[in-house]
Amino acid sequence: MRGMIGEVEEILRAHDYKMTPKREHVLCVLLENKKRHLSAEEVYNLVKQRVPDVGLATVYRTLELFSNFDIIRSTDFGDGRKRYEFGTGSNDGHRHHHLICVECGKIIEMNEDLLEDLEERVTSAYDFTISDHELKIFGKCRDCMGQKNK
Amino acid sequence: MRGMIGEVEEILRAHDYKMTPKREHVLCVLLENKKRHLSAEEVYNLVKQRVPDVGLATVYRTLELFSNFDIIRSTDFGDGRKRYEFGTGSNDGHRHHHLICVECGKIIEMNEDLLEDLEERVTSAYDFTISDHELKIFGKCRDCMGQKNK
DNA sequence: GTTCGTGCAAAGCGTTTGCACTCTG
DNA sequence: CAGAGTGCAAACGCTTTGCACGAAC
Repeated sequence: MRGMIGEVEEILRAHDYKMTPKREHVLCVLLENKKRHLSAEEVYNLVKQRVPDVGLATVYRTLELFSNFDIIRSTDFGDGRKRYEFGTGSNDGHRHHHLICVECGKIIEMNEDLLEDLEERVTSAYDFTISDHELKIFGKCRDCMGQKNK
Repeated sequence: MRGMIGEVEEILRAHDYKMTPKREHVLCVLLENKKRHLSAEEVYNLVKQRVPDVGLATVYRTLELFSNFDIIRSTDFGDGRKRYEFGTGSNDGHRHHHLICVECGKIIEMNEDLLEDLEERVTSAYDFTISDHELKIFGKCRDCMGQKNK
């Protein structure tokens, strides 16, 4: 994980940005919460626990910065706010989908390359050069289905 | 298309809502622009051309109303505002996906049931009961690719 | 000593809501 | 005249921005 920070530092430096302590904290919070899909405010609160004098604007600016370099990716799961997570690398980062439970809001991650043949079809049928795709599946998770049946 | 209005009127009436003239105009605008994906404000402007005394709030309320009954569906294509289009019926309305050109913003519609076997896999692998899904594919359309190559 | 990063507060923007008016039945 | 529908303007929630201060090279 130290390595990850160095890696990001490289990317930033390559674009004339610095890895400041606050940016590092934002990164750490994201790294330590890989499983969750934090909103900007949630990131802010977690960073604030370690660095009380951080500002919300800085968090937004940092998230924006990381987004621009595909270090993280933002998605709106339907609650009107952006949520951030690591892009799992800029090459294969786009094959990454979510199951969203409409009952409890849980988000289950799903890595699935089944869309590859769909991609091929689309490319030829529509003359469309795909750079990324995003699949959200809505429904009910096991737990919430269980409750329904009791 | 007259039939469509009657149909919607039925749905509304069944839930104790009325098909007022303004709601009808909103519906008409949506019907006449099926191919486009209008934002609330765009709908508002188009309705205003016919009924100058309409309010933006009414448009929002109407769109919300139609959404609730799955008459229309809203999607965010990444520009931070909701865009509305007809759900093609409440049964099969969810098999409806989009190609979004990141260059010119064009949205190409794509009806594709290739995700069905993916659905089956997900259902069994994750114990997840799917009610809907949404697939957005980002890339460059033919026109924009052409420009790039010239 | 520039330049970049930052905190704070204000502004922005799409959307929602409170309230009073209006229209319909 | 009761109740739903509506216009207007204010409020809202998330995000962005302007500005002045502060840190780093």
